[in-house]
Amino acid sequence: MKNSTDAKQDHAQDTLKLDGFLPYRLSVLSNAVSRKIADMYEREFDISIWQWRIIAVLGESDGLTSTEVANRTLMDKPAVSRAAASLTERNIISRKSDHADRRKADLRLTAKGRDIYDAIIPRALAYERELLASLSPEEAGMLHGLLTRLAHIASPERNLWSTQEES
Amino acid sequence: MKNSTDAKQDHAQDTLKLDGFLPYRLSVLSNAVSRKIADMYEREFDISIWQWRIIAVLGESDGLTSTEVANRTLMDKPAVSRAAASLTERNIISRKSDHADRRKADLRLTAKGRDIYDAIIPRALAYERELLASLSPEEAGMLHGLLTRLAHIASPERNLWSTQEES
DNA sequence: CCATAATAGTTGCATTTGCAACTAAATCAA
DNA sequence: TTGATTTAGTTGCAAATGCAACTATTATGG
Repeated sequence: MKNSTDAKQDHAQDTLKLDGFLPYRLSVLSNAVSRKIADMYEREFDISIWQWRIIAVLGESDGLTSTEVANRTLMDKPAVSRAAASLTERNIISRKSDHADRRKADLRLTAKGRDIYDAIIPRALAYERELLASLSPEEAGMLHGLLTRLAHIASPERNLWSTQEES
Repeated sequence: MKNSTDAKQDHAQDTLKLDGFLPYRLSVLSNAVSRKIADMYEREFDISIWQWRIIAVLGESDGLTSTEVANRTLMDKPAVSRAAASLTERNIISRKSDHADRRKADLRLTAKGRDIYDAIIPRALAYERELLASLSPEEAGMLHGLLTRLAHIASPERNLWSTQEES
């Protein structure tokens, strides 16, 4: 049936069709998806992807330091610093520096930030549903699992995302 | 354990965990994979990802114009132009302008380019195999098919890659 | 023919990105 | 103490990207 599996067979030797090369496919697909969803964030909320990631994790659990945000979003520290500065300026998040350790500062959503979060979430989920619409629930679960396994191999040192229970 | 789940319960429907959000997962995985393989190209062959893409398609079918390369690699024309210029300078590809239509020029691998191609291919395939090592052949085929379907949805206008029988 | 439009490819530029180097604060070791 | 180290976060900068505008050449319509 699936002739794609056959296709896999023949380049098992030492031929490479760029089209079938997994890193290329991931890159192209991820780019297309990112572009599309970033356009939505940008157009409707004037929020960049990095800003969105910060808002997303603060929406999940409020009151994180920059470093915690960086870990959860896999952004680097400068990226968090700049995106957070811009969000602070726009009064979307607030930063309250820690009295005990004055190097740290807690970031959290302001009321305005929460509004934005609440407005974006349904859009983001709708887009994800749209993407997954052609997949059965089993297939979606399979995809999820496969991506997780690839992530473990691609980056064993860092846990790209927490699939298994973390403490 | 996770006490955040309690807080989440009340609107369990429209909740988004960044970790489980498909666009995020694709982006993170693709980044990790790209970074890792780009390091290899760079370190061992002093070739960027874009340069590699050009070499890869010219290795598949020699004698393409910039525009054809751009279409097959999903790079934009300026990117092809610059990467090709650099490869030409390093004598990895040659450009021969078309007599009939002097706007066009055919790009093809030089002998040196072919050597590089032949040297990279096994490394690229080895990395792909490493990635796929934890997947059964059926799972790999499944992954292939799922990514293809997602690509159709993410970018229906453009055929991200030619999955349906060509040739 | 000539003016206009289309196509191939290049150049320029503003933004984004990734990384290194830096400041400030806290911790550790003597 | 106090000097060295580690940690949190910021700043600076070089390189990568993406897009628009441009040049050169070919095609088209009256």
